[in-house]
Amino acid sequence: MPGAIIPNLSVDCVIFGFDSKELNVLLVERTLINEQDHSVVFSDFTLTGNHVQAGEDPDAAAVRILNDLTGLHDIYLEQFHTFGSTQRLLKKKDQMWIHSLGLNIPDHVITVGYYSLIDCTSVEITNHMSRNVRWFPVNELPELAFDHLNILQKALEHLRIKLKQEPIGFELLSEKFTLTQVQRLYEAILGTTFDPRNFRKKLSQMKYLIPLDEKQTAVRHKPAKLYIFSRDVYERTRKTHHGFLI
Amino acid sequence: MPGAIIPNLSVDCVIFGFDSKELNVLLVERTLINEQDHSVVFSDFTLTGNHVQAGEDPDAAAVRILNDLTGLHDIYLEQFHTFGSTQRLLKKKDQMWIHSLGLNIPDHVITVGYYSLIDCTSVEITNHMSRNVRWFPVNELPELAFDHLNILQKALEHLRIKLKQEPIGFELLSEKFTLTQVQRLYEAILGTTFDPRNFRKKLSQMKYLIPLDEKQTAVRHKPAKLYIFSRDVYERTRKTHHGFLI
DNA sequence: ATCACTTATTGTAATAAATACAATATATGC
DNA sequence: GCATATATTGTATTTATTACAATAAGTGAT
Repeated sequence: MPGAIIPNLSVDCVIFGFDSKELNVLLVERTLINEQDHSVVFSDFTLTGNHVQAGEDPDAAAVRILNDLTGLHDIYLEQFHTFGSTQRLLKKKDQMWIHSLGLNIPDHVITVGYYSLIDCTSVEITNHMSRNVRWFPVNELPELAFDHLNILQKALEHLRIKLKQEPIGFELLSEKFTLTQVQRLYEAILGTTFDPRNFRKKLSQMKYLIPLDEKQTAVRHKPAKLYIFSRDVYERTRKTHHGFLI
Repeated sequence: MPGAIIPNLSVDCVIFGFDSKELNVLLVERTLINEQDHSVVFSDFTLTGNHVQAGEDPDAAAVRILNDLTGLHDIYLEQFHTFGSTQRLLKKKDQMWIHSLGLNIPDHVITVGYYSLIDCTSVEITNHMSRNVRWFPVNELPELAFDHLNILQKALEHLRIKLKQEPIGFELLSEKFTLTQVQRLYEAILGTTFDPRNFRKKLSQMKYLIPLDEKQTAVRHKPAKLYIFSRDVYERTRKTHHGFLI
């Protein structure tokens, strides 16, 4: 049965973005309207997700969802956990929402969680299936639907651990970036601050940060040198998978 | 529909054990017998797995499977990855096996992978549903069914990373253990060797290793001091989740 | 041209952690 | 008592981490 969905299985994506200051997450507004008087019953936000189709790899489903929402290809995507609590869709609001859709969604849906890293500045997100889509700083989240707060928090934990093992942070920056941007990025994700001298000493060990003969423009202060990340150099110089990056 | 299975979703457990020398994994023999002449068509090994029931949390399904096989409760269990390749059950042998069972298993089953850590010496594994069950050293694996080699390798990768972040290794040792056993355990999992002086210097920083007024008995050499792991002390002295243990 | 402003960039001393390396201690079994 | 086997410990060297502040290079205003 090609095209049929697997009713008990879905995929949810936590889309992280960085705007040179804060770590953000992309959320979709969910508003339940009263059929009679057209008043707003409630309004909150969800992650982006969808059911998995029969014969579809969940990895592929996640790619599909991301592409639908952002129009982007080749986004960094990492599966981090599968959520299967029997209670995850049973809160009152969520049941109201599900019933209002008129879809035959089972009470128990297991969802595979992915997170993706994109450069905020490279995408213009507007609307998605006539629903409002917005970036929120991870420290200023709105009310979230279902167990999506739990999913988001777990994604962030995984991202923090992964960031210290592999140089994935550059997925969140544009191709050319400054070392201060790298510092702000690590600070935003890890929720800490670093001394710029010590941080740059550490970065200088990373051969895969290639300095360009180019500087920032259109800034009203000393322009910083621009760098690019070389995956090629990284692959060839990476140490054992035992060490931390930062 | 209580009790019904979700046909496209299963759970597989990678059960790790340690025998004071090597890291082992528990596998179940799979033998296909020719119906006509009762000859063995092929014989290989699988991880332990099962379908998830409707309304059952996959975590609970994994606990159920582990208990069925070992009779143990309170086993350390960690979900590490979900495998959803559309090709994962389609190898010729695996299709023959599935058809021979006469069950209506779909071509595409997504499986949630867990690993568990148990003290080999604490369980007497014999047979399971009249199938042969055996420990294999992770470096001397037999031929594995389905994508179970892939699952096993990924479990080991996750275990290695986790071992360096949290003191989970003690799940693999009996309650009382020697520091040399701890060293052998870390060596076996990480696939490396450590200098005993440096390793013990490191261990001495870990306040949650509590020395007992007790020594090994029945050894024909200098008996080692015995220690226990205190989760309580660990929880109260743990540093930020930023640092590595070893 | 000078100045105020803003962020970029760099060095050094002190402390802590990782590494390399070998001799002595304490059981058992003969 | 002796052979055997593993347990246990210390020191010097190198490397990494931490703490800390002055100078540089652009912009825009005067």
